[in-house]
Amino acid sequence: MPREAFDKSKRLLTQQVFQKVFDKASYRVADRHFLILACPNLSGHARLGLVIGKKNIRLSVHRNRIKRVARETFRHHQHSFAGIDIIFLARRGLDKVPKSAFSSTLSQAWVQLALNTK
RNA sequence: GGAGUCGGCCGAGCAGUCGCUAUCGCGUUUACUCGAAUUAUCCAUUAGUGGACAUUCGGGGGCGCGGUGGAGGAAAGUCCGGGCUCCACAGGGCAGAGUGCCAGGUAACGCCUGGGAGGCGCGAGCCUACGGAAAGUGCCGCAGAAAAUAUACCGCCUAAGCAGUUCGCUGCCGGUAAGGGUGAAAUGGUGCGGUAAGAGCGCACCGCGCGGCUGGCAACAGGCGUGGCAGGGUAAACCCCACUCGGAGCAAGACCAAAUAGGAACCUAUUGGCGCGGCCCGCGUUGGGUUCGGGUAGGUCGCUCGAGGUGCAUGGCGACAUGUAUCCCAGAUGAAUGACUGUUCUCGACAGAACCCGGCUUACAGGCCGGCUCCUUUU
Repeated sequence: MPREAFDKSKRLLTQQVFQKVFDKASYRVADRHFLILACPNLSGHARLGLVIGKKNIRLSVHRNRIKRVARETFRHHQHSFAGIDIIFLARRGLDKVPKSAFSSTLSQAWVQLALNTK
């Protein structure tokens, strides 16, 4: 079983990389409360970036909770992806979804994305 | 036991597995990087050395394993006050903003403590923007006669003066503000005297103003004398008085610094390249190297040991101060502090550090401890 670590090499770190994914998003998975964009990279593994605006999710406690769920589910699914850069965007109302429901729908979304990018 | 009031504290616990981040230790990585030493070999040499490679050691970085730490009482709102940093600054004034009973605490405050005054509560206690209305200006809806120069709606009176008279009184001229009514507020209140009726007109007490005295650092309180009484409210209306205040903020600010473009200095080429041209001459244009400064991406620092926490002692009614012992308690940066499983209970609220402190304000499931007050019951 491969390790499910999630250190800085698995994250998007700079403005330029974010902009590249926004410009050349070749895959997308949408839900009522969130949107996932992705494009291929050369690193051989998947990398995740999170965009959770204060405008859409007002309280910082809720923003932190969404980030943690997103990172945790990504961590468990990361080995099903090819080398892609992924951006997760939160939409308005995501803070109203219960944590367990959000976690399961997001897991399904990761499976969907993995099938699309194979 | 019930009701209330004040102050302090807590903000689910335990176990296992998988993660993130910081730090410490050990190991590992020389095709990650820097520095030092060594001698063998090779290259260059202006004969001083310089460079390459190898070995050893040390520092940083990466990776692995293990240990340890890892959100709050409000981390929040950003409403005040300071530290820190950069900029500005001879001194003084104006403008602007803020504060506003007194004393103390503090780095400072609009905060805190103690005291005073006024108001609320049976009480413990609580509340108060609480300087000046006799510097000037403005405003005061509705109601009411009248809202500030005072005035007279309903009333009360008929002593004096005039007129009439049926000799009972009536009218005029007047007096008055006690009573009624309006209002948040109407020229001080109660009582007695006084009077035609009344009125600080006179007196007593209270209130108010002024001047000593006593107590208190002071705010203020008490008491004495004195004046018949000045004079509505509003200063979170302008204003006056006293005191305080330079500006911007960690995206502050400091340092390192790739690529690309441009700049400066020096060296070098001018027998070079490109254009005009058939070619030469000629003319125009241009290069290469080294160094330097500015500076972008990016990175490092600032960054957490501090007006610090806890215990004890001393001083103080207290806020707090001083001394001493002891502890190290997040430091991220696309931004960590979490997830899953099991289990227990009272079934878990408001809510997430971003340079750091001191306050205030606002949000909050539930729980614990202590002081005091009132009511009730029992012995």
